Amino acid sequence: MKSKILKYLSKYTEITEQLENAINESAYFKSYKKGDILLKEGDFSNECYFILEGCIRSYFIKDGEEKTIEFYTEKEVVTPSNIGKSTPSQYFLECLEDTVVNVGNPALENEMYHKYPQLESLSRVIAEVILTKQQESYTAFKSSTPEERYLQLLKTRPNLLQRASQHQIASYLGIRPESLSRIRKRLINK
Amino acid sequence: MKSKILKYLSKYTEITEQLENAINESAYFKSYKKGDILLKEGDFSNECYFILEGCIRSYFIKDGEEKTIEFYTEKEVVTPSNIGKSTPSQYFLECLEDTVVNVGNPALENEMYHKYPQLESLSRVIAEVILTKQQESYTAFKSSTPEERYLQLLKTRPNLLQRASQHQIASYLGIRPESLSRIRKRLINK
DNA sequence: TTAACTCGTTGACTTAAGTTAAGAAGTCAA
DNA sequence: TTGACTTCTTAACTTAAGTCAACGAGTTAA
Repeated sequence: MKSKILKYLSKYTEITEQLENAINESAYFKSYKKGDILLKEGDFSNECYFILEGCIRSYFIKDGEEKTIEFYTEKEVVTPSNIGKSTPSQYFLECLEDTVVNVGNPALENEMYHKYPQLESLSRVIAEVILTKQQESYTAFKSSTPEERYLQLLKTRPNLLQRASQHQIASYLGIRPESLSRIRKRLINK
Repeated sequence: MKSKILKYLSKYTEITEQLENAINESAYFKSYKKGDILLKEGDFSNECYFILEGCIRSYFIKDGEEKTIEFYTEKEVVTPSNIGKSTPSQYFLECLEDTVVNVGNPALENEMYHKYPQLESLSRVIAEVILTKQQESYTAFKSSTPEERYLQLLKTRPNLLQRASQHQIASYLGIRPESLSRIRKRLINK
């Protein structure tokens, strides 16, 4: 399992033996069952997660409805936005499937950053890469119709449609479940 | 002018005297006129900008139309997503007003990071903060109607409406200029 | 001084998403 | 096994955004 993280990190930089040992030593895993809630609205958070297996969904509640923010799957990092802060979470994290994660926490990370400056450099690079991807995805969303967004999702993350329910996908696409159902019907008849 | 950058950075960490000197020494400014293009689609980029005065708009062209990605104003950082890479830019950067910026480049930054690891740590923190803000803004966009988005913009960045034209604002909100005009009319009559 | 543009607005019409309600199929637990 | 849920679909209707076209006001350039 450990090797998955190293493989992920090695996409961005060369991993020295020393760093590899450090990461392996500090590795800490957790397993969750489908439906488990990792974080609730109002909770404080002191953990982030690297997903080894499974799927996590972030969502919040508006007008009594769950609005899906993001789906995270294997080899993705979930960082609660209030991690290490004294502010309550605005959203929930839920496992859509049985999920195995590597758990990190700010104290350990800061210690590691101090010991291995290379690791902090890596974190900066990864944060910047994720930021760029996020910007691109936001931009594409803005300039697309709901139908185009759905087609884009089909193309880029087809397995999400097996892993999440349609009303979760719909709110992720910024539309109502009925509209998604109609879009699917429309596309079949094309 | 230099003090603006230091003030910006000091929101995130304590600036040592040594670091202050380094930043002041490496500071490099440029001035642009309204309408100047800093980056074109297809260009390579080797510069990022901290805005001291003025306003920069990023946009791309889709179906022959300019789609505004983002507006950047005083005390914000503009980092072309292809900076330091050998990939061409997907978008344009244009000054909406006469603009004064502090210019950075990857080579200098890496040198600075090497000399002052504290600075790289700072960059990581800032990248993470911007990432969180971006996520929040993306999420709010998804779960809002065009009218709600416009009202939100009015509330959070009212001066943008003076600085950018309505069709630029419209594409930033993901709608057509005619729709923005109607939304404004609707709101006046409320 | 025109002529050509851009910008914002408006109107008429089309299209599709939102809303409300209902029903069929599947799941789960008492 | 039954009853309570959830999920997805469908239908009828409402609402608002997209499209296309036109117009006035302001700007720019020949």
